[in-house]
Amino acid sequence: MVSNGSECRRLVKIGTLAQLAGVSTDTLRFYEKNGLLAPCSRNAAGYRLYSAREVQRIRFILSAKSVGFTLKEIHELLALEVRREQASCEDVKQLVDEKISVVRQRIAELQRIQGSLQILSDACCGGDEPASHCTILEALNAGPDERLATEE
Amino acid sequence: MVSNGSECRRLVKIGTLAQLAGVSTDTLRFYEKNGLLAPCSRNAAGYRLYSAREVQRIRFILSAKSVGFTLKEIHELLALEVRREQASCEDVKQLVDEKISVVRQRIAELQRIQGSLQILSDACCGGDEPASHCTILEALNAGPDERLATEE
DNA sequence: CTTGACTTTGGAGTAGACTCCAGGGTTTAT
DNA sequence: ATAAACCCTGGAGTCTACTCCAAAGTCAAG
Ligand SMILES: [Zn+2]
Ligand SMILES: [Zn+2]
Ligand SMILES: [Zn+2]
Ligand SMILES: [Zn+2]
Repeated sequence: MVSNGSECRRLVKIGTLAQLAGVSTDTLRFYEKNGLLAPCSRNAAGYRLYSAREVQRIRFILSAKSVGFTLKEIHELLALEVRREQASCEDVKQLVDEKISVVRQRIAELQRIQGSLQILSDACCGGDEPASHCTILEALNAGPDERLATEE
Repeated sequence: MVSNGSECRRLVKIGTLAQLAGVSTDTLRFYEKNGLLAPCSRNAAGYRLYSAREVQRIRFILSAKSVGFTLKEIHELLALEVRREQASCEDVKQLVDEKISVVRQRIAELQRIQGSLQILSDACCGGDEPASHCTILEALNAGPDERLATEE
């Protein structure tokens, strides 16, 4: 299935695509195994050959990765991208908005953690003497709930 | 090695400790395998027996977990807790402060991601019509660098 | 023609924090 | 005494996104 006649004129091998994209050949094969990026064709020896279309595609993948999408999510995005005509902006935007909400939650959780750690740090003298009296150790010993309760 | 005579009077089995701590027995065995929490002794049948000391210890572990420490880090914290006299507040506080800085970095990265996603979302009409013109798909197709460059 | 760089496959290993399972033995309540 | 509920061990499986490997075939330069 060499298919799209005009698309597959300037074909590159996996090493070249890897260099173009700034990833390893292993990564490209891994993406292929996961249905993200298939070569346009193979040569007689079985070498993978990629066309401009695939160069474009890996750019899309890496772009989506850089804004925090998982490979699974990128799979969905690619599905929409491929059949753009049948999909709607609504569909696309929904994926982005769901991701935003997950990211927000993770930020909130990390901020909570940061706050707790800061309270611990601030309460500790950080001095050279034995830690027998250390407020951090005491707070941790108090347990997760008591810690919050006795925070103030 | 049943050791500490007075410490091991009221002993509980693993299921009880699990309930007290709100974790599974599997988790307790996992923590033991990782050197975080060993039973005080075993009964004739080989059942794990835990004393108040271990109840305290799992409270410490869960407390540390709740403020974002990994099990590996908790291992270090426990080492300090156990030999409190030889350790200093400085040692303890350093672990907390290192963690704070890691958490800060992760928050920053997530905020960057959130910002990028928000830009994508805001630019998309989110409508019902075909996504052939969708700005999100276009932006992702532009690649990670171009996206940033043409953001404004 | 030879050497070295490149490519193929399948499969294993990594980190983190568990979870689940099989195939046993034990305890407890009735 | 018997069933339910508990406990033991060792090991495998989960999820993510790769990375590394060996053994073998292929291509390009000199
Ligand atoms: Zn101090
Ligand atoms: Zn201190
Ligand atoms: Zn639109
Ligand atoms: Zn759109």
